[in-house]
Amino acid sequence: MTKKTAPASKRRNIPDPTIARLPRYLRSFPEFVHANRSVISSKELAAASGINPAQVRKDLAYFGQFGQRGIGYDVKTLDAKMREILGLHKVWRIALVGAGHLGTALLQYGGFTKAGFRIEAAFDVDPSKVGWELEGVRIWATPAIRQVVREKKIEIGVLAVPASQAQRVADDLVDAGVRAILNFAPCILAVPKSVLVRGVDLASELEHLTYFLDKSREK
Amino acid sequence: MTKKTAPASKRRNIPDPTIARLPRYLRSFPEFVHANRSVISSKELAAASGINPAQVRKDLAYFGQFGQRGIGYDVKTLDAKMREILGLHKVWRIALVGAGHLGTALLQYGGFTKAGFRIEAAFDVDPSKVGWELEGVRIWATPAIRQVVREKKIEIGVLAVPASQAQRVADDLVDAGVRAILNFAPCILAVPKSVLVRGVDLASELEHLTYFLDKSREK
DNA sequence: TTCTGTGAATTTATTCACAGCA
DNA sequence: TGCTGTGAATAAATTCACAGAA
Repeated sequence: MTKKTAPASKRRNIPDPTIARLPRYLRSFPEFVHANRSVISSKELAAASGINPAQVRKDLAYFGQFGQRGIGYDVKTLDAKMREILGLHKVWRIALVGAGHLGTALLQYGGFTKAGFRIEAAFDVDPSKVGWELEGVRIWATPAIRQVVREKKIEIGVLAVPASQAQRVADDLVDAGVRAILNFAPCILAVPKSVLVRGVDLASELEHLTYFLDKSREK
Repeated sequence: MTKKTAPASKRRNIPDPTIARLPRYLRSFPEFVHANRSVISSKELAAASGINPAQVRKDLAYFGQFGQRGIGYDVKTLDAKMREILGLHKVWRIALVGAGHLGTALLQYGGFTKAGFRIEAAFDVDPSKVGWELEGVRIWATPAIRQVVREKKIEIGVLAVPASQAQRVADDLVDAGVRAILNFAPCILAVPKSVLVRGVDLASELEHLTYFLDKSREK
């Protein structure tokens, strides 16, 4: 039953696109479970996630030999392995800064709790929100970031504030010991190299679409 | 003053990563304008957007010769060119499906109107929301999608609904003639090849971060 | 000189194609 | 036979390095 895991020497330098695809695989498993498919082929997994089958096999093989030749991959095993690889075997403590509509949407978003994330505290500048709870999460005043993040040993900060405030908040989060930031503000954050940042820019995504829409009109 | 634009023959097959970087460049221009810098070098633009200078030059050169050797790039010209390339010279008509917190956040998000997007209609299943306006946008019942999208000649659909409803809504949008969809639901949509889809999955972004956080702990 | 634009070199990612195992 | 795992081939993206214009 126990499957080989790739040795540490081999596990290095996994391509970033591979990492980015793992969540996609993860998201397609429930569909197979629901259809009572306990074993699936790379072809099926590929079809379900819109990726080339060879790519799927290569991606998975970076982390070990999870499949059985001639048979396929055990969905449950694969699901567990993917979660482990993505670091989802532990619960990550998150601070949400900005309890506006976007922040509230993130608090409500079931995907987080399910996937092993716990929003430990929320912060907002609006005094009328401070002290209240939203989805069971206490809202603090923004200046409390340093203290609360430190006390609760929060590891990841999620920024749902206007761009004008983003850098200042990021500085506080970094100062309080956060190791990664997910930034929804449309700006580039300056942080120490040891802190990871991923930006999600909603307008950029639309602009990417309009590039192709406009281009296809030309033809 | 008029600069050469790359001939159509040369403009083909622009790498996708290049397209994805254009919005980043676009976002850094106001900073230069604010600092009264009318001309900038690829090095400065690179620093401001966290990209290699050679990459910046190559990206820009795909679309024509916008710079002046020995001098740099005129910020205003570059801004106008980037917008044109991304198709932002026209106003794109958008339908927002799902007027919950995420939907409301998108309606409030100033970046859209500023960048040349207009949300023409919003849709929600909640009868208590239907008929009202949110940020000046009328909310319709979900079954009205086909009619309203067609009438208003809406080109892009933004999905801010639960994953369980996403495919059904996408079908309606496609049926009503939408040419692109921005999907915030954590699922993969099946649409005709002629329709563009971009997915923004909030949990995936966090999972990407935790992969690296967990990995760095190992060392 | 400075800084762009761009071929060439390099690095990285994807896809092919098949050996090897169930 | 069917399907994985993987080296080899291919394709794509990035970076180098320098010719050429201001």
